[in-house]
Amino acid sequence: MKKTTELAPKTIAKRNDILRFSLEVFAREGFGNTDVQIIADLANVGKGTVYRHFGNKEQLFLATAKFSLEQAAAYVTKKIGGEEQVASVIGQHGATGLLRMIGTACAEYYRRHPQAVEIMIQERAQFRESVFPTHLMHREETRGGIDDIVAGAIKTGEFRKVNIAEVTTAYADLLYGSVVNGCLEGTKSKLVKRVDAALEIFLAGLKK
Amino acid sequence: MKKTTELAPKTIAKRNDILRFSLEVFAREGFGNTDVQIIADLANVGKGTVYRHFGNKEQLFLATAKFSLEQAAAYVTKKIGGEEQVASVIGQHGATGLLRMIGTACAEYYRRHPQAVEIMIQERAQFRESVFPTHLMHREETRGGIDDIVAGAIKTGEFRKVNIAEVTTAYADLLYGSVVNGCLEGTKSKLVKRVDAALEIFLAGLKK
Amino acid sequence: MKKTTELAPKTIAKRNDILRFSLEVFAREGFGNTDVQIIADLANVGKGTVYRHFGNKEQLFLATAKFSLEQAAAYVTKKIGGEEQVASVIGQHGATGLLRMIGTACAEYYRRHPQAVEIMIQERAQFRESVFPTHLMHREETRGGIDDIVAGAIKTGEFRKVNIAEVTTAYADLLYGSVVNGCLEGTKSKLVKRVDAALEIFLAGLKK
Amino acid sequence: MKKTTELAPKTIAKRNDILRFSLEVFAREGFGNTDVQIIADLANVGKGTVYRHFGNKEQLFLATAKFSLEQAAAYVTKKIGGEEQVASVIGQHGATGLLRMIGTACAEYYRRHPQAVEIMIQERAQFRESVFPTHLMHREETRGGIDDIVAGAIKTGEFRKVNIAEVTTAYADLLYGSVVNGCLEGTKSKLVKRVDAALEIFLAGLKK
DNA sequence: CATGAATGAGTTTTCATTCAT
DNA sequence: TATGAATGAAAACTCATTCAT
Repeated sequence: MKKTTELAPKTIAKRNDILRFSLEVFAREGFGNTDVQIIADLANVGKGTVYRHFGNKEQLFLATAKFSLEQAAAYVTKKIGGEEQVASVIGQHGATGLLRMIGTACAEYYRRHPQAVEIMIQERAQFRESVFPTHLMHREETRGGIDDIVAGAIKTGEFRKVNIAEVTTAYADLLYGSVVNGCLEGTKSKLVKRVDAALEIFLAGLKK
Repeated sequence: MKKTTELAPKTIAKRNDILRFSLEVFAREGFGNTDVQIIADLANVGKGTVYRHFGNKEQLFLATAKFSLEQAAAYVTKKIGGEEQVASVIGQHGATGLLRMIGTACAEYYRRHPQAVEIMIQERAQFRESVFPTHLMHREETRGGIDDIVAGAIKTGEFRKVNIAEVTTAYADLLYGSVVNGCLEGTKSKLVKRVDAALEIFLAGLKK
Repeated sequence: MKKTTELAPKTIAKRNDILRFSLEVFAREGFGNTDVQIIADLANVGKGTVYRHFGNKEQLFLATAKFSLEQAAAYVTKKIGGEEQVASVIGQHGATGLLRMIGTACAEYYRRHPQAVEIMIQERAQFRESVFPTHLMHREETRGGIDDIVAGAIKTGEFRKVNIAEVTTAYADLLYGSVVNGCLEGTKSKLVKRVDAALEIFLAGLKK
Repeated sequence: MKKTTELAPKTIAKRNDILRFSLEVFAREGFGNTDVQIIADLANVGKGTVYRHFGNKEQLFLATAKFSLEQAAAYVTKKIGGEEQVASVIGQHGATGLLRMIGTACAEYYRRHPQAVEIMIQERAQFRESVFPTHLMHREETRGGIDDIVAGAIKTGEFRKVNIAEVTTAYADLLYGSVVNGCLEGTKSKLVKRVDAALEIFLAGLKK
């Protein structure tokens, strides 16, 4: 009969409710212009409740950013599939195919959830922290990790001998730049194409 | 008898003073956390003066961003040199060499002026406007233009046949991603290397 | 679960507190010279509370003016009495007596509450709206209405045949002029006499 | 060759220029919302010039009010004519005719110059001073004065025996009330009629 | 004298955070 | 626990007034 820090189901539901609206409002208004009251109203809770759950506005935002990131990661993970599928993709299309697929998955997600991009930018602007794609990629590591993919490709001779860390970093930077600029430029609709085109060149540069 | 857009020498000096401190404070504190009074104090002028010059906080920020961009552009332009020099570089190192050089120049500038990166991010966050590298590149166009460089390289057979616009976009995105992430990750010192490494791969992907 | 226009007892009390001091300060300082902070301090609430209740300074003022008017109307209404009493007065003293009585009641009220006059003037000056005496009279209409009184007096032959609307307007204008000028001239003490004297002439002009 | 406080012709012209625009702006915006800069701009002088001429904003306003009043008085005076004409009017139409004529003249002026009404109200609101119609009437005194007119009418038997001061006050109050309410109610066009109707009743009340 | 750039005191308004209920 | 009224610190912005040129 533990009365520990267990999480009551209703509590969790409320928390997620709040985060959902938090995401929406922070993305729309920006951190500075967001009134916590609005979020509370949308989530149909008192402002005090929001504060009890998250402590303060900054922590609410950070939780929101984490929440947003998790959703993106979940999408990509699901899209890419489990280890077997990853192995299968590499078998058929090589590391190139896999990396392209990951990029496309990211692009798809952000095209459909531009709010997530806004959140990333707000996070940077307010907290100059945690590089998003790193996060995303870190998630991906659980299923191979970009580093591993690159390392494998070098071993198989698909890629020329390059510094693995540099490649991973560059890959993430390219993804980040394409998504951020592409998404906010008002060309969301062409986001996937933009990322594809960029990766096509980049990945060609890794070929032997 | 109202004066037109005459430019009093002292006025301009004061204006630039304000912008210099503006840049510093906005970069350090972020747009939302900046108190215009602080800027006025640093610039040794009354708050009213700041407002008379720039109208309001947002316009002050935008003027600051423009100011920052111009400085970056000036640096790169100077670094790359005039048309002759550009031609010379292309002759010796190809378009690849030139694009790498531009990237390096950008990286150098932003490593030494990380404030400029902060401003870019703040601008995005507050105004979701004007993609910086595009701007920067647009400047560069006056001395060749990325498009022209790429087009030339395709003609000479240095680059394979690719969609020029896509290349330019990808190039700018990669630069943007590398600079922003590299700079704010606290690895400023390695910024040039990061950009170089990324461009090395990217440009290799354009080779025939 | 937002509350509708429920009326919390304490809330109303606080609201009226604020209005009372609002009236005092606005009357003493004028709209432009009033600092909302002063009102908040006097009412013993935070400035934010004032703003939560009334939105902004203008609305606070308007609410104050309404409040002031209601008090004046309540005074006059009470003084004149119900329909029976009105009928009785007309029976004994004619419409002349009733109109004189209303004028006197107004004068009495404003002599004792010169703040109400100030508020009227401030309202005019700032918002050029809502003619006060009309308002006041409109209230009075509920118990006969000046128009009705005049109409009745014409029917009974007490008044000569005149344009009813013109009479009502002139009556209100005379009252307004006497109260405003009398009150602010520093001759408050003689306000009742001033109104009486003016009405004596005016009403004589209506006799057959 | 006196270099005394003589008033240079140009200086006077400038002063009047300023007052003219002052009147316009104060009437349109109200005292509190008027920016002296606007007046200076319209008058095509530096702000400093305005201040050198009038000292400060309040004095500028007061000078404006005086200016406005003088214009009104000049109009009425001209309309009524000199002493001979006054005597002639009294001979033909009695004091009643003259007082009605004065009222009409006022009404005409204010209908055509509603700004003057605004100024009166602003003056009251900001300075709670100098009752306008008194001023106007005081001017009129130079040509007979309301008091004299009334006194004369009593002597000739045109008016019944009334307290002269009270009549004058009531007359001015009625005028004030009619003009102010009539003018700002948006019924400017009917202002003359409104005043006429009111005076008709009022003056009838003075008849023997 | 004329000017208008510079100033900073003074106000309005917002909103994160608290806490009594 | 949940709430939302109350708070007041914090900032943006204005504009009367001054004074160096």
